[in-house]
Amino acid sequence: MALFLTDHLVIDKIMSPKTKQQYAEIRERSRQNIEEAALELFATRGYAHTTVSQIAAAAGVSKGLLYNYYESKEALLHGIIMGAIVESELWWFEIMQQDLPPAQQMRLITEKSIGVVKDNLRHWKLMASLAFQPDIMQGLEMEIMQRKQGMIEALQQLFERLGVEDTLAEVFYYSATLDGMFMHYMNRPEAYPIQTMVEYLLKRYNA
Amino acid sequence: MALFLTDHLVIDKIMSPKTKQQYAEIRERSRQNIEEAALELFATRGYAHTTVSQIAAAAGVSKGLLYNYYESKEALLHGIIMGAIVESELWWFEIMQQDLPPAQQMRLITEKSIGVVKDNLRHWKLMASLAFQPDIMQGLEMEIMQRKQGMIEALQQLFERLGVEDTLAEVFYYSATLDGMFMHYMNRPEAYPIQTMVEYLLKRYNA
Amino acid sequence: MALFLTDHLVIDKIMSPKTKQQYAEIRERSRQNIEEAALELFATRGYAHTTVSQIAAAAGVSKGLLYNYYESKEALLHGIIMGAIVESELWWFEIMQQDLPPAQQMRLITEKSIGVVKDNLRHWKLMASLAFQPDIMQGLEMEIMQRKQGMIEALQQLFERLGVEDTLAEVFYYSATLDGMFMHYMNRPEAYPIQTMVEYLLKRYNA
Amino acid sequence: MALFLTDHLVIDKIMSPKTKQQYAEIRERSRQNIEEAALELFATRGYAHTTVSQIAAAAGVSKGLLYNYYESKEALLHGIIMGAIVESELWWFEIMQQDLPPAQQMRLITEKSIGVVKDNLRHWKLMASLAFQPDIMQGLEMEIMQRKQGMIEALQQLFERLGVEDTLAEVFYYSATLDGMFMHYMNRPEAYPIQTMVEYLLKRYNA
DNA sequence: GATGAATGAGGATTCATTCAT
DNA sequence: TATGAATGAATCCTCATTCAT
Repeated sequence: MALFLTDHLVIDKIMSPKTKQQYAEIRERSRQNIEEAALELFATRGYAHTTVSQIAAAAGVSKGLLYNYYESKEALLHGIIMGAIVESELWWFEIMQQDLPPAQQMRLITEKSIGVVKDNLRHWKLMASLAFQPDIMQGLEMEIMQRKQGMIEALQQLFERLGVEDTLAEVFYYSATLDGMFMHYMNRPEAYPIQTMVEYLLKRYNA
Repeated sequence: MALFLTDHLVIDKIMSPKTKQQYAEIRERSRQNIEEAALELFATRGYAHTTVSQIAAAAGVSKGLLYNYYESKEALLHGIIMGAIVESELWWFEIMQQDLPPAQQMRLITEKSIGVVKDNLRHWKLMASLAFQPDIMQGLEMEIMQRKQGMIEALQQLFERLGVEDTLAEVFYYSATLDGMFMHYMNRPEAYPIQTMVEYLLKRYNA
Repeated sequence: MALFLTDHLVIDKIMSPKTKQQYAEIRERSRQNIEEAALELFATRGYAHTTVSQIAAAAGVSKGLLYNYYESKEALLHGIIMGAIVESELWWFEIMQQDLPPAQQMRLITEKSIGVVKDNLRHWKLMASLAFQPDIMQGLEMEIMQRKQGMIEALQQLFERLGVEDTLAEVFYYSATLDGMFMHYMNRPEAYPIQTMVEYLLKRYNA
Repeated sequence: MALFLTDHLVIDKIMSPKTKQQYAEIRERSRQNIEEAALELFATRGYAHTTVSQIAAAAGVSKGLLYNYYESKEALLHGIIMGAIVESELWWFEIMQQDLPPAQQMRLITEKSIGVVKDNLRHWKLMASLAFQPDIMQGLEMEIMQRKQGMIEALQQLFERLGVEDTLAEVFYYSATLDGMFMHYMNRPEAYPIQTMVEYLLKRYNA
């Protein structure tokens, strides 16, 4: 009888059973691993050319586990994309909500944008490639558009403070130019004078 | 004398069912069909999601014939891409080589660019999506870069005539802005005020 | 103490559906199935005329599984060939390393060779057919030649003990004759007097 | 009217119409071309890996013409094989029917065999590879066996004259040994001491 | 006799996903 | 939670053969 009393201890020792929180941490870490591995692979080989097996191997988990966390390869991609967007919004709105002179804010938000792209080049290359693949973006468009709307409005307010007349048109111009620069920079990061280009853009706003 | 007019018929009948030229024409027509069908499908469904069977069916030919003309699905894509690039260069350089006041030339080349994108929206959406898929562009990068070089130099000369100081930087700025506008326009053609945007850009050059 | 005997069960249940060893066994069994089915089919229909689907069906597995184990149809063939060679070497060298009078050893190794061919006729027919298909043997030639070298040397030692002068030439003669007999025997097993033929050959060595 | 009278002359000039004999010569030459090209390709790449297109290209004719001459790829192969066999029989029986001392005849026929294999190595490699591919040889086996029968009988008579007791067994032994030597020689022509080997064999008959 | 465009059935291979344990 | 063997539909590609001219 006595032996059975210690069962749970033995199991403890073997399984090292986790508290709820520990499990949550494990989950979180596994998801991180998987998303990072997937991002790396998607960015370098392309989404279509990356297999789930490769992702699982790179993340150090089994294929089965991957499907515990994500419904499908596409769901994993969507997770990565939305994660990137949410993360971007965090710092973006944080800057936009600071109480600063408009020109300074303009410079700040623009330079921060560049810094982020520079620091996560593969990341953003992937985002760019996906933006033009409608088959893949299906189902995300609505949410992305809504989130963009918030950024547009915030930018409009900034342009208003800068004395711009047609603030919406200016948002269009500003973001087209910035995105165009990013595109070119991402294509040849070692050769593109992104810093100079940004100065060209900021001069428009005396920032 | 008149007899000789029918020589080729006689030869046809005896030597060969069709002359070389006839064969060449047949080939050319088939290639046209295939490339057009493929372009349409690639642009709407994406390259990865388009099957060779679909292309063949859409072109009204057999799968086998497609492989008579193109080594692989990827070779077909490359054919389409290079075809589009070559075609673009035709009108682009044609305008650039005209003898016009620089501001007018600036406006002409810019508006023509927009017109072309507008008129071949699917086409250019595809090109944009591919530009960011390194796995697909492999093998074309060299040739594309070389062709770009020619355009850069021509643009530099135009900016020189416009009195711009750093002509290379201006080429970078101009093309980033234009490409950014195209990107946004292609994403939401019905909503993007491409015409206004271009005026914003041209104002920079008093064009 | 006794509790620890069940440790692996606990671990099984929690950590993993099957132990590494169980997986290894499953893999081994599947590979066996596949190789046997493939050998049978290759031998009867020929390599080129056997489809991967047929092999999978005959082995009772899916096509996909086959490609989990072998990179390609050709890799499967190579696996079978090398397996056969390795297996042959086992008994061959086992006999050659016995401490026996040379004439008796000669008889033993020769008769065993015949026995093996007789017992695995299809097997060896396939090997014979492949030996002359350079396109198929590519990549195996080096390894096979190296293995042959070991057999040649062992045979030379045996001929030395038999008092043969030019041992290398004798190896060539002996193996040519034996192989020739096998060829003919395999072509018409029911009609070829393989036993008599071997006696003819052995008489040469008074074995 | 008069014009039509010269039609045939014009046509003459253009078509250079051929006499029956000329046509036959053209046919013969084309067939030669095709068979030679096919033999070369079959021998180096293997039958299965050689395409009809490759053969046609190598022979300098169109695929269509090839099918004018041969019903199928397999029929072409059969044509080559039977051609080789018939040609072999020519010289073989020619020697065997000479009125010579048996030992000399033995040497003659054996050395000629070697010479032929040496001079048409690719040719005979192909024959060897095919001999073990039952799927390919189907339909030829009967004819080949019949022809072999004639050779066996001729050899038996020679062995009889040489004083051999069991002439049939000797035929088996002789041909197995010779074929085995050929096999090995064909595998490594540069390394195999075929001449020495033949002397070993001929010594058996004091030839 | 001669051509080569066109066909399409057939085959190798890939890979997202499932599931028993 | 975790594993990886197993599946099979999907897809690219090949190539012997036909046929209109």
